[in-house]
Amino acid sequence: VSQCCMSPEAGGEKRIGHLPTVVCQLKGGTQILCINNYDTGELKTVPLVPQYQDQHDNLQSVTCLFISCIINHRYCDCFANGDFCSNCNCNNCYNNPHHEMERFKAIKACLDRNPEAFLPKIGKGKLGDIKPRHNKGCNCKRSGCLKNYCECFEAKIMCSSICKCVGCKNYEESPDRKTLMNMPNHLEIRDNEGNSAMFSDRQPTTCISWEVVEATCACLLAQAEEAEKEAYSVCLAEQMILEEFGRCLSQILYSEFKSKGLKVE
DNA sequence: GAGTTTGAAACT
DNA sequence: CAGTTTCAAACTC
Ligand SMILES: [Zn+2]
Ligand SMILES: [Zn+2]
Ligand SMILES: [Zn+2]
Ligand SMILES: [Zn+2]
Repeated sequence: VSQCCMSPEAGGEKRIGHLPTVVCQLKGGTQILCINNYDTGELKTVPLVPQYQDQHDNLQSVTCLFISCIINHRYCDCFANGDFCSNCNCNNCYNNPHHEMERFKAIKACLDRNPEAFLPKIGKGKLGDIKPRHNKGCNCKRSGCLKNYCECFEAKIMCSSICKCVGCKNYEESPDRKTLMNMPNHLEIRDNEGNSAMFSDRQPTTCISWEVVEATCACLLAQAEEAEKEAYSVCLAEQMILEEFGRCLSQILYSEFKSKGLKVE
């Protein structure tokens, strides 16, 4: 659920200072862009219609139409992803089929600034084999690229030569990264939609090896296939899979405790 | 939940 | 192109 565009639900009214960039309609009908600073009462106009810049009184007496969801590529995730807003908390949103014209203009403006604005930022690795890279690279200064503030880290990929980050710790051999990941010999699985998961192949905190994970998944799948073959109900299938998981877990714990010399009841 | 930190994108 | 501003999300307590 997007919390963009300073909706009241997102705390917009509580935020001191600036309302988003708004379209204001002058009494004559002309539309201009302005930035409304509720702290100072200042209205800063964007030079769409420069001759109205000094007419603050005039501006304050007219209604402002919020178009923040489409005014800026990044400020609304839905817009940035090329989607319409839906189920957002956005305020007077124009990022929907009812405002085709304004939306199209905004998309064009974004593309004029950056022709790749709506392309995916991560180059897709075909069949999961090619290492994905951030197309623009990050510019992190303070996070060491080891927090989700970093787009590379967030995408679970290493920083590359095109990144301009300072103090980067998000590279393959980075000790800090390995510590954070807690996975000296981690395995990363990436599905065809780019989602990825990591599995440790050694003991530090995780005691379940990749082979065991794989075997467990195979067992669960076998149950699912069995249920499908016998045309059992979804409910029964779920029960079978869960019970199998229980048996697997029990066995995993048993062998794990046993290997560590602990007693098992 | 409130307050702080962060860096992309916008802006100058 | 570099410095600054703005913003929503990530993060911290
Ligand atoms: Zn919206
Ligand atoms: Zn980074
Ligand atoms: Zn990076
Ligand atoms: Zn980096």
